Amino acid sequence: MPAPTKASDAKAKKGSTAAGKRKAAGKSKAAAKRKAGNSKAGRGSAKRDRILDVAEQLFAEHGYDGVTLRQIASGAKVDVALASYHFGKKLDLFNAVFERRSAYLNQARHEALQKVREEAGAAGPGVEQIIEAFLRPLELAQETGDEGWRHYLALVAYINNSPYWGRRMMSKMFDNLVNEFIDALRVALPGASDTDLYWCYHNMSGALTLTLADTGRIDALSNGLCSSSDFEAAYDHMIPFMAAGFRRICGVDFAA
Amino acid sequence: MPAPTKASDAKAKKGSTAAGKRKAAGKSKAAAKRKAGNSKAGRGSAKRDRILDVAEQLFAEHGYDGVTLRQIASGAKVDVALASYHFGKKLDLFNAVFERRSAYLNQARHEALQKVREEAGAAGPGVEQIIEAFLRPLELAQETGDEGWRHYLALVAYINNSPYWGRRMMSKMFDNLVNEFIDALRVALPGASDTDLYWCYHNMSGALTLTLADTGRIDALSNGLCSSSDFEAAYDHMIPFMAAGFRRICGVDFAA
DNA sequence: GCAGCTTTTCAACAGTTGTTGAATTAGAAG
DNA sequence: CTTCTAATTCAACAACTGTTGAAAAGCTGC
Repeated sequence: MPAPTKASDAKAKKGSTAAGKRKAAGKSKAAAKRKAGNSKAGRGSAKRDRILDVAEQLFAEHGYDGVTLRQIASGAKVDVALASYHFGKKLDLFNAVFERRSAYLNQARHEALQKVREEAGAAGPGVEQIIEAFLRPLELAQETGDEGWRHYLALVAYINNSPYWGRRMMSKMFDNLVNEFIDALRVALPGASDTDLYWCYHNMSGALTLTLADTGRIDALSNGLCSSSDFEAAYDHMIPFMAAGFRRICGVDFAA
Repeated sequence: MPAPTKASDAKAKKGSTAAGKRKAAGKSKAAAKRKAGNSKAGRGSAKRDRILDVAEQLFAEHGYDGVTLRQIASGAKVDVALASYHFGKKLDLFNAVFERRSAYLNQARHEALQKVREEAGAAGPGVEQIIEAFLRPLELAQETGDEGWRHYLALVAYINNSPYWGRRMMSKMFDNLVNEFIDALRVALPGASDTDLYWCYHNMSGALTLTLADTGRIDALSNGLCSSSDFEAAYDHMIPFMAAGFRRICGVDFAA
């Protein structure tokens, strides 16, 4: 795990805000909050979460610069200053949104890969199984019924496709997991060159990114035949599609 | 061809700006400029073009809201007011940047498709040939040596992946061309359902979008083994990859 | 060199932005 | 009830935003 972000460290003038205090005292507030329960003390934390929820949705739709703190506060029915109090700078809020769900998501995908690894014998899982483990956990938006997941994944798509944000935020957050999957694919596709493997992953990542962005373009293009928010249909088509692509590029078909 | 954008039609208060005049008088300025040559009168048009060039690059990297008119003017070594004079509102400048190269690009890709259609017999071109015609013209950035093309394509990627802009700008600009290619693919893949065809196109479009975005992510992920700005390598891998995916989803392999 | 344009700059505007210090509220602990 | 602390709001700031009207500069045709 990488160290927490150093953004705006040297500032923290007087440590009067919660964000400032957190840098110094770890998770003092959050811990106290969890202990306090939820009867009426919990509403404070509820406002904090509402800020994250609204920021998540707005950042995903309009990008970092397309959203103002006042829009977020307004959506969360909260004063503007509260966002600064809880998270510090706008950039820190952005990072907080991005990091909030990343650990859970990474673990879900990691476990999915572990599962197909265990189910497969010594030969290891096939290409389809690996790709399925890579994609299916992303349906947790539909499974959990939490709309926030849909917004979060759209935010990841925004970041991954952005030259500016992609470079700074994707690697430290997802490289470990991605390399796990590429390692598995290297085993499933013996003889494949790393160059070919990475280009194939690039293709899959791009298709996935556009899916997660949920732009509604395929809806318009297909006259409503397809729906960009139907992740299940998307993955149903993506898994065999990508598997065939990997096999075509990365060598001969062993073990159908 | 769709009608020109109606954005900010009803405004145009007094028509004192060039942008206002253009709405009324068509391309009065531009036409006069082309006639005037380039010795010294051409420098006026040169500033206009520089604004478009810088806007193109900055919009592609930071998005619409991530760029200010002053940044654009500064990059073009021009006063802020000049952008408004030439293009009107910021949104009109954004549209002008997006539309500047679209006709040329669409025709290049259309002709590439026509060419493989003529070269193929009555059976029509194969999947690989169609996809190649779809992708290769996008290398014109390298061919022409005009860096602007690279920025423009990154801008298209930004727009295509954006829930907000994608819906408004992609369809009217690219649907005609895309449907041409899908029609060709429908012939090359007899028996394929439209649903499958559109999902396959969605996959290809996503991979292409991430390629055009040129985020440098694959460079970091592969430790420099692959370069995201190497479009030729990207298409070399994409064409067979996508062709295999289309065939896997859209039915049996006829005519290898 | 002067009149008539187009192009370009200057200067300023009203509105919005992120941020912060002080004041207010609420809940817990004593 | 009092005290303490965390959560929340209020009010205000300086900086920046897109936009525009007026002035200046450039160029063309006379």
